[in-house]
Amino acid sequence: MRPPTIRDVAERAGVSKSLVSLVLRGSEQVRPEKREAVLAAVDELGYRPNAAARSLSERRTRTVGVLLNDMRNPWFVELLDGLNSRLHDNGLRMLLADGHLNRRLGEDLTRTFTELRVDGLIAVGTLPPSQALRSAAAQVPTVVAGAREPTLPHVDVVAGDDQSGARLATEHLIALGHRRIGHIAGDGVVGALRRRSFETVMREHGLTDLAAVERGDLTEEGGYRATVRLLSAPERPTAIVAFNDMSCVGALSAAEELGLRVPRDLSLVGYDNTYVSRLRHLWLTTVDNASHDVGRRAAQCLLDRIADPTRPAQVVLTTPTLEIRGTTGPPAGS
Amino acid sequence: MRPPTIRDVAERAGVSKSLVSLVLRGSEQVRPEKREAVLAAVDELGYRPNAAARSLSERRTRTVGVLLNDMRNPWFVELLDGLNSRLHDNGLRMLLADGHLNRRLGEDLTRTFTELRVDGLIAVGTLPPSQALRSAAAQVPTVVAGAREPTLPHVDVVAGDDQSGARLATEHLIALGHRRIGHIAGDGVVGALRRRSFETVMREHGLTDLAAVERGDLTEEGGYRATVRLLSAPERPTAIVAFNDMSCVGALSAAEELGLRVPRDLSLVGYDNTYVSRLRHLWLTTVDNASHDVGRRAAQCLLDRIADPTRPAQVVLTTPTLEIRGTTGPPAGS
DNA sequence: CGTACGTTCTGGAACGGTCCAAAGCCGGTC
DNA sequence: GACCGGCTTTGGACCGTTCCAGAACGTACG
Repeated sequence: MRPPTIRDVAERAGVSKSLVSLVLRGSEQVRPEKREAVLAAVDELGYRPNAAARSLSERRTRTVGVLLNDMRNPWFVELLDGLNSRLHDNGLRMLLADGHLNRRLGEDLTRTFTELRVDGLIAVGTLPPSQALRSAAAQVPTVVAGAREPTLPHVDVVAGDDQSGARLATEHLIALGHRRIGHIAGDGVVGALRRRSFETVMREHGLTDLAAVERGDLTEEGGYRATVRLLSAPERPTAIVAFNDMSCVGALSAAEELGLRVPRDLSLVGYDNTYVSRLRHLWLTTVDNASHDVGRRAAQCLLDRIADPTRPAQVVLTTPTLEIRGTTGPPAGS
Repeated sequence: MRPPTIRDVAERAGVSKSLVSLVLRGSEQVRPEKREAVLAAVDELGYRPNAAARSLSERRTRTVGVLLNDMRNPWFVELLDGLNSRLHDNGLRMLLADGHLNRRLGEDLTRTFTELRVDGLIAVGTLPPSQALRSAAAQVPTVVAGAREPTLPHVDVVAGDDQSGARLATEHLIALGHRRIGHIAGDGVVGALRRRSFETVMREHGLTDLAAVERGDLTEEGGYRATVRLLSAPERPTAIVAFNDMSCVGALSAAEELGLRVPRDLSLVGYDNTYVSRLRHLWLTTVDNASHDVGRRAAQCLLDRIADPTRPAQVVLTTPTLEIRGTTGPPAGS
């Protein structure tokens, strides 16, 4: 038994399929009694429009594809929430695909999305550079959210202002009295921006020589190892600015393992204000990127770009704030 | 400029659209030179089949819809991974929708999926009971994964064996020498199963009177509050079996706040073996549900059910294991 | 040489919607 | 009564595929 089609509804209501279509799309030009007959028929048959048929005919899918870099890293949840709300308000649905899950399968997600003929594409987080994304972005309106790359001709970028975020974190520590400060660096453009900002602030305060940087890799493990390296220097830093919350948690573990109390012996600042940072037992001081807002704005950007695909690419940065919790305090000596 | 269609490819290759279709679907009945001509044309034009047109004609979408209860709770990630790999092997793509994100928008996710005419539906985790899901399940092959409800006529259930999981946790604590043990209970059938199993094991060891149960709500906050209640009893428990990792983290915070050392003064067992439990700084002893396996089996179930939609519903349970980490040890007195 | 039979290839009918030009209906005007 | 114009309604073309019946083209055989 196949699901009812618009023709079944039309027959039942005693009208033409065109009229059913009009009613379903909310036309004013329909006499009330016919409208009700149609709606009654829809109800009785449990009719649901077929999205494939509709989009074939309309030449659009009212669907945007969202590419996630890795679900295991929880920073994107708020962003998605913001995205979703704004897209939903404009009658668009969201399809999710996780790059990490699929990379190991060697599947190209953008391929799926182009076959689906999504109306737009949102890349959330830093994705591995790929030719596929380049060419997809050339065909369908695309926005990068919560990351700074790739930078492509007609692709907008919406993200937190990493420079001012890292500045907030670093200045907070300096204001508390820290002088010798370490940084766990991340990958890509975002990593470079936060790192450079950290270094700039240190320089502004004449602390260049007291700044130490070790490379992490966005994971807890990476943060842990970077911290061990930072803390094994002859003069250990009294505070660390971590690239993100996950690596900050790694730092927390390293500190604990080395017998350091946080924040008494070591202050830590994370980045992203993920729910992990909000876990009472961790309670990380962290930089909040206003991810929900980033998501909403990214959605708006996409809507604008769908309306005018050729407009110049723009970069929208949100202003981060510092969320002070339990992992920062004045250094032991002060 | 519209994306090329199969007719464009046919024209360019100097064949009929039917032949192009044959080539693209991998027919053997095509002479090599024509095949190559077609493939070359596909390549030059950058042709991608239109999924909507295809599914309209084939009457299937090669897509399954996945309903998540809440992205903020990380237990499902492994499960999705398992799901995805098996579905992918069978040429099915996965569409994700998060119940939590959409509930606040008041949108009915199953509606989107039925309009999309997905070939199958997978409900991941305990979803709020809804008439929509009932009726969707009546129309399209459906499997519940990582939860035990709803139980519907032709809906399979694939999940960890909560009874034996809670038993593992409880017996582990008893074997360590704990006698007075608390439980943070969860919601729904899963919550009831784990709770009953906890109580059964306690009874088997003659510890009924030393068992205490407080209701949590699956979140850290709920776990925290339940633990405060458990620990404010005149005789506090020396160990707690938490419903899940998140509430276990809440318990950890509560213990810390009350000045108890874990595991010296209080042992804790979580549930789900999420990446949160693996964070070094938390390092929770937890029950592993073999989520990846649950995902794979759920996918297999769905495939079987798509092949034969009327077969009787089955319940598949995986055997959990205990992951012993840092939050359990012998009680202080022993 | 005509016929039968594989192997390849093709035209056209679905699939289930949207959209548009045109038709039907109505009361009001001249 | 013919004509007009606004409001409703309709038939049919179209969207880009798949699928099927049958055409075209060998090749082998009697």
